Amino acid sequence: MGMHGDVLNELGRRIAAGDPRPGTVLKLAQLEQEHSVSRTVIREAIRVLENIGMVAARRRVGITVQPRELWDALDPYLIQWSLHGPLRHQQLESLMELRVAVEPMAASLAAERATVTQRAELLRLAEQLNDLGQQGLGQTEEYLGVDVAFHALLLTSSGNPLLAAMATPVAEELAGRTKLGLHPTVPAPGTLEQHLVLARAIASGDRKEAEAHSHAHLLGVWGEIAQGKAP
Amino acid sequence: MGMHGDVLNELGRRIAAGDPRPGTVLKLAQLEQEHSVSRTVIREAIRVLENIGMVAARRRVGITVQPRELWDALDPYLIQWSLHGPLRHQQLESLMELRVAVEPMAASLAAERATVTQRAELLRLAEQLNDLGQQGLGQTEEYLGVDVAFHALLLTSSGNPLLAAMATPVAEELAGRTKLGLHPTVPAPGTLEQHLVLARAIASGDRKEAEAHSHAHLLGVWGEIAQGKAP
DNA sequence: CCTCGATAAAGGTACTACTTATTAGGCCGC
DNA sequence: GCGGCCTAATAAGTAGTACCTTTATCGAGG
Repeated sequence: MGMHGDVLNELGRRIAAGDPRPGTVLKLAQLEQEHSVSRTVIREAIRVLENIGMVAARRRVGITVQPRELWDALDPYLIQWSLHGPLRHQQLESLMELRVAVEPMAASLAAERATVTQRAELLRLAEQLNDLGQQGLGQTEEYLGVDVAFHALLLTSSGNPLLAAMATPVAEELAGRTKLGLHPTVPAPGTLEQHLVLARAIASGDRKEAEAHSHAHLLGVWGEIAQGKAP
Repeated sequence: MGMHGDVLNELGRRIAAGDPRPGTVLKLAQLEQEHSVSRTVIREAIRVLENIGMVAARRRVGITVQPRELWDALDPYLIQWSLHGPLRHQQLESLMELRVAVEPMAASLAAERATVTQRAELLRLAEQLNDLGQQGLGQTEEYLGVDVAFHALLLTSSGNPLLAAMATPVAEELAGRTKLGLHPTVPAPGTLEQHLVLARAIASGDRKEAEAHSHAHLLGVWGEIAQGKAP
């Protein structure tokens, strides 16, 4: 990534963090100086932010930071920036709610449409997760990697590009939570085998079972999080 | 919107339609000539496409059209382009599946978190929909507008920015389907009052009811579509 | 056959000049 | 004094050019 990417990330993170608050107007020339880069670079960064809806450029006015409601909250960049800012907990919660909504549907569709290799791979990953969990390695880098791979494959196996596109956000949600140490040290009973029964349901093509197990799994995780939040 | 936006839409639509197929390499200079605009304009358009994942720019190589799996299918621009291309039916189907996953969750959350004004407005819109439907105006512009407003408000009332961000895609799904005349001329019995019972459930704060009604409603619509597709 | 280095091709950055839309403010007429 | 119009100033948009940086490719030499 070049200077452009740096500026983009810098600006994106700051605005996502709320530093230049909505309503603030920035000037192209001003940014040009603050970041010591050419106009070209700034303009391209602004263009991207504009497409996310975070800013709006108007002639004779300047670049206005837009209210949050207008931002495209699903944009991968914005999600990442949000997870590195002061609102990361809320962002994680929102992501979790999204997962609860989306993954069961993906599981259901995957049971119908997944290829044989995808089904096999899902089973393999689930078994690996189960093994690692049994050994108490539920908070290691390795477990996280496999977990991410499993859920990503689940979403892509749905055959729905819109669901598949959520693999990245979901991965960041999982990574974000583990890296903040928000996972319970001792998982609730039954949580461990859930990946396995889910994978088996998909492999056997049982839509309802797949959906139900996915849903149960996510509700379990959700509950654990909510628990760790209160005290 | 200026020349930049034109070029962006032009390129986006074409690539989404599959004309420059994935793997194709474009040259900045070449595009510059084909569209008769300055390098600045092309570069900014490419930048945006790159952020959506549709192209990747590499030095000494050029601008490569990326495989579809790498595109951010949730990007509002891409969704719009897809709905204007040859794949619009698949896109509509994907969007519908997404709605089935997401809206019940939004309804459930809205029952808990919606403000009083939001609840009232939802009720008002639902009543309006009901009235229009009773009069057999289910395929008019007016009905579409209210329908879009209702579902958009439902999503934003969830209090979850990620769900709220789906208002635009959902709106386009509804508009796209009506404009293609894919709605059944005679709705299935019970469909008409569904908005109303849903709005009432949300207004009264009954999460489970809200979720159930939303789910039932969407399954109904989904079924109607599937029916119209087969023959 | 492999390695290293020269070369050229393409995007990335900088800078400058000019264009265009838009707002604010002043001027004039009523 | 008030309202509408005209003008000027401002800031983004576009164009064009020169130069930098990366990197694929190919050839010379080991």
